[in-house]
Amino acid sequence: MFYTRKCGEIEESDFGSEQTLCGWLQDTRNLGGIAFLQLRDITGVIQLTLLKKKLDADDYKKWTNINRESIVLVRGIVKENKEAPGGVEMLPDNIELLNEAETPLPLGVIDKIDSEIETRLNARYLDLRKSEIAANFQIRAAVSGAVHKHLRREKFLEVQTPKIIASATEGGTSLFEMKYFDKTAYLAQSPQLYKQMLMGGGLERVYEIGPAFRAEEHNTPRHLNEFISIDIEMSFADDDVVMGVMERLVDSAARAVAKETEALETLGIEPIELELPLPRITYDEAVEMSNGKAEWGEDLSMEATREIAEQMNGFYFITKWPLSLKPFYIQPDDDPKYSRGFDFMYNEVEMTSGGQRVHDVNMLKERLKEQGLDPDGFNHYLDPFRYGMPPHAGWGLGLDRLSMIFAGAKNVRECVLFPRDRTRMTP
RNA sequence: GCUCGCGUGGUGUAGCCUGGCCUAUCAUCUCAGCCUGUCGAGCUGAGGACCCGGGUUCAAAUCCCGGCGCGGGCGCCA
Repeated sequence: MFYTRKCGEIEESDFGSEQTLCGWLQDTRNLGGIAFLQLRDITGVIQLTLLKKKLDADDYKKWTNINRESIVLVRGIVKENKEAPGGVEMLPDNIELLNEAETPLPLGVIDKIDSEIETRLNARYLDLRKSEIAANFQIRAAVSGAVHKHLRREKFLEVQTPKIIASATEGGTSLFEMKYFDKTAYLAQSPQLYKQMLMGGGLERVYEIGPAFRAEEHNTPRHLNEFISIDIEMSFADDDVVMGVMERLVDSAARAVAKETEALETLGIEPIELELPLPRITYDEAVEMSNGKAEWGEDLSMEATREIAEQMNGFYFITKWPLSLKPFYIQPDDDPKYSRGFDFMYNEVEMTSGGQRVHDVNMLKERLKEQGLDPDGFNHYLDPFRYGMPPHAGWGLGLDRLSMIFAGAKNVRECVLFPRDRTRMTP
């Protein structure tokens, strides 16, 4: 290891001892006879205090002229000092320049001027050095970790399904087309049909956290063309049961985020607390609540959802959607005008769509035809339904969006390291 | 897919409507210098920009057309 202590982890018992630190030299304030440098690593910032008369003149000059954001290794005595930021400083005997940063920087890490997200994403490696940016990813990791832990606790088996698929299965959104040797293949928009095959495979409870791709040319703060989807599928369960899994999962995630006190403080936000069960409104009620902004039988527009969000405030479910608005694999309700499909919302943002699935092969063929699809093209998908398919339900939840909510971010890109949107393929 | 808008130093902006006083504002930044307790350090000096092409005009950062790049809203969705 290059260092003996991290910048933000100097203990009282270290005072008076010699330590070695490494990190990024973020700032130099040369007052003439005394200079203050700020050394940063992932744990925090420590002040290095240089006294001109106690140092070799060349060293003083050299060390106070290092370009900011250069990598240095510093050795010296650490001590308590009430005048220093954080109450701790180091008096370096030696500063070794491990790797000098070029100047000017593509964006200022500690500048008072904020850069635009475009500039920031182009230089993400610099952007991430800001604690308030990195904090988003701490939150995201807490969410992702809690999701794995929770679903395993509820006996879900983690699976991975292919992302290269042969045909445009679900319909609806457009897929990215790609070359697969001398054939055409597509990038999967969702693991939906594979999850269902696994129900036919008798695994009963599965989950997958993986990428999904959608070739839609949208340009909004909450859409990406590559996103991470948390998907579950559960046998012998209906829509109501998987909504229960959903709310317990989100509650677990919320509790995990609440423990990230440092990240939350950096972001200046309060943790979100949930009270289970989360509210459930039917589609009919939602239309009612939209104050005339929605028409029955139509998808809820952004305008309508905003209206509803004002009355719901936070997480909630919209259940019993009209069957005509849901994909072919969603089970009709007792009244076939409705379905057992639901959406999970956070205010006006759709987080999840899910529902009970059709498990009867004949009904599935009917539903395909109703939606103008040819059942013959779906044989690989339909086969598992012929030899013992249990009733099952499931959903897909956007990890990026969930992280965005918990991090209090206004743009999903804030919570995705290297987002892929309409125009961006790099870095 | 529809629609609205934007493009000025490394970064973030003012100026554009109402063309000339723009040798282009301010901040940050970079460089040089002064300063022994900075903590948004201060002070002095210097450096650096009108997306590209065409047009209108005596005159274009400013008006018009085209291109390129980008953003927002809607649709669709996670």
